Amino acid sequence: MNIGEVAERSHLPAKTIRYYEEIGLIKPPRDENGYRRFREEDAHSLRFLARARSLGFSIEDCRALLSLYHDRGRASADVRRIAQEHLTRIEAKIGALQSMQTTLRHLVETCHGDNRPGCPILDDLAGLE
Amino acid sequence: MNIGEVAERSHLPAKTIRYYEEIGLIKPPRDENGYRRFREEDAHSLRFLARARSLGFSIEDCRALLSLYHDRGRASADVRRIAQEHLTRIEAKIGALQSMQTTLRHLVETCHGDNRPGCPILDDLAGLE
DNA sequence: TATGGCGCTTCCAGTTACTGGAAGGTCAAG
DNA sequence: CTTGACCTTCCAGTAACTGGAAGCGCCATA
Repeated sequence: MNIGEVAERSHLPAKTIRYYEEIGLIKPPRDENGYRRFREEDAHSLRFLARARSLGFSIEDCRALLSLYHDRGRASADVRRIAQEHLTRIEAKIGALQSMQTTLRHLVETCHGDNRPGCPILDDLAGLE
Repeated sequence: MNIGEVAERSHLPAKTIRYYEEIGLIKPPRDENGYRRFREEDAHSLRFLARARSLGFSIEDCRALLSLYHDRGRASADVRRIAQEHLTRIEAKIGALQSMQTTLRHLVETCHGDNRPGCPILDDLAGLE
């Protein structure tokens, strides 16, 4: 199948698929006219990648996971480690965002938001609490 | 003061401060030897920027906020709008991360993580749930 | 057969917010 | 006078695409 079809099937933009080929995540053969010809195997890898990316794995994580998937004798311990580290990063990020959220919520609530002078948000940013 | 001192005072790396000058967030004058000379005003702006960045505001948001701060007659409504929009983005991001977290936690928990073949994480990514 | 239009190709540039490193000038201390 | 810390500029790289231009390929219709 051509790139348009596999794009639709994997829910990835064609641009992204070309990019994944460029960085070596997939290696579809070419037809005589130069078009990429995607086999079922490629479509499968792309769906795998789309799912892993949607879970926030980095491209390098995806590369490792895909290779572990293609290796038979999949070393489940490696997969688990990658996922666990990723989970830890996600949790840290959530924590950081929640702390921003708390501060911002407070600031937005105390800002009257009209044209009277003085703004608690700017005062906070300026270090004038 | 020189860049080293203002870097220490604002808790921003010197590299970042040069970058902020390059993109026009601050405009410190130069000494005869070409060194940047930071006035109190510049140090203040840098602390403002450091705080706003630590709250996750984008550089362009920071630019707007700084300009609203320097404008007397600070239009508090604009500030509030920027902060509110930012808060909304943060909340969306938290939601997305939490959904990843839930899925990953489940996957990590069900993965035995030894060398037995078969791995629920890879199976999920491959779409074989 | 011409042509229109979509799909495919490559290549280049831009995005965000820095960060690292090289090559070299300045300054104060010993 | 040298050493070392501090400053300068410039170039390149990061992550993961995304947009756009220029130019073929292919199919259908007039």
